[in-house]
Amino acid sequence: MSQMLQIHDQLREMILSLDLGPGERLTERWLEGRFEGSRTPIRAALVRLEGEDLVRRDGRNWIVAPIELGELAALSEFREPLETAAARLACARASEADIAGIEEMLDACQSGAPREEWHRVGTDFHVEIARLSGNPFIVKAITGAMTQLSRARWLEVWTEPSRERAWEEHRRILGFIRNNKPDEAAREVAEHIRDTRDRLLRSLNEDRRGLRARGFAVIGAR
Amino acid sequence: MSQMLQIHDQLREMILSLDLGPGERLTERWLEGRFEGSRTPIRAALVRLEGEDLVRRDGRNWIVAPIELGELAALSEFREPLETAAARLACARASEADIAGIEEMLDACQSGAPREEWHRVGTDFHVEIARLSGNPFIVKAITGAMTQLSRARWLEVWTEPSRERAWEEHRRILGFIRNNKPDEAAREVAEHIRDTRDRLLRSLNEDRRGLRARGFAVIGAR
DNA sequence: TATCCCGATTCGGTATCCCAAGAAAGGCCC
DNA sequence: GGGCCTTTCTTGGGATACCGAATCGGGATA
Repeated sequence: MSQMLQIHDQLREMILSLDLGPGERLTERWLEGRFEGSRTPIRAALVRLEGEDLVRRDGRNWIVAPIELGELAALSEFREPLETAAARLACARASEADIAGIEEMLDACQSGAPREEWHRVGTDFHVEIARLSGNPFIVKAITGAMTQLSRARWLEVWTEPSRERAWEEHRRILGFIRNNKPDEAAREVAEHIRDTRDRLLRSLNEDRRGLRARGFAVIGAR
Repeated sequence: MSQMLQIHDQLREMILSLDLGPGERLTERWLEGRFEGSRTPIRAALVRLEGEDLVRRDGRNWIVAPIELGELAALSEFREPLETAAARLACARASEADIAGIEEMLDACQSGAPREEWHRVGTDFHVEIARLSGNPFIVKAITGAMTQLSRARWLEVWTEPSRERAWEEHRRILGFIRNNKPDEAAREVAEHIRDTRDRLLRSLNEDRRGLRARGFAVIGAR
């Protein structure tokens, strides 16, 4: 694999894992040392990440994209029509094998699983549902939206009951798709997205002080 | 403005205007001569355009993104839930001034207007409706979708009645938004998107032979 | 004549160099 | 001592040189 893709993936991972703080400045020369590559592939990776909205320009500088709390509501508003449509299409198009695969993914993430697992599966579930729609544009849009959401979800304080609640909702959605109930699936998806948004926003607002203390330029950081 | 952005914009324009054929190969060295810049800004522009799906890799080579006829239906399927949601939100959030601005845009494009005008306004209308939703993610998604659609729309044979038909639909949509009728607006948007898709696909299928003759690798070009 | 092999050429990938603009630091003047 | 100006240094933007891989052609051979 080309160096540029390696750097892109690694840098992406560092950003999504909050290894690099939101709003943090990146200099091409620092990255040069960090990844032991020249500026050429690094610049390409940065331009690429800019297209994914994970990195942004601040004047002539590069910064890690800040997390804007206000965007979280907009993101949910964006996902709702798309994912309900995806669920409806999934009812018509998904095979039992596809559905079983997703169920397996949920099963593999039991309550004892590490935080990373829950985080990953909780994201992938929505992407996989989108995939069942068979529409590549929906898949891409949902993938992007979940990526944007990803870092904020690390900051969320997951209680055991809220996790269980979310997983139940996932299973219910999958059940409606399996039994070919588009209206119910769509309703359930919409509710789930709203619930998730509320849980997330409530958690972040309660913990706002804590976030600041941890050095996150959470609000309108430049 | 930086050279990279200039090159990006020019190349983008050349692609969208079909000045560069879908599927056509691009070499960095040719672009170097064409734009009188070194490979550095050119590579950055290409990576950027790749993110917009206007340029693609074919092995180690760069090619102008081909037009896949099959994607047009998927694109409409993608737009429908998003734009209906946008229309609903617009009912709640749009100011009369916003709406008047869009109406003015439609008015400025009379039947005598050049083809480019119809093309541009017909695209911008949908983006502007999305903007009324106040949701930046919806705006971005619709902008991208209309960009993807843009080249195929050049290939469409627009008859005078079909143009008028589309414009009437636009006005009806705007009217429902103005009068705060979300359900009617949403229904009208959905119908309009489907109608437009049908018109486009019918026109392209009839003209398929002609497209090939004009050198477009329209179907699954590599 | 068809095929295979080898060399020349072309291409993207990477490293490096130069430049101008901007920020920071230091010194100078008031 | 504080504010302003100058100098210096850092940074991103662009140009260029070099490399290895892939491709294209031509010539030799069966």
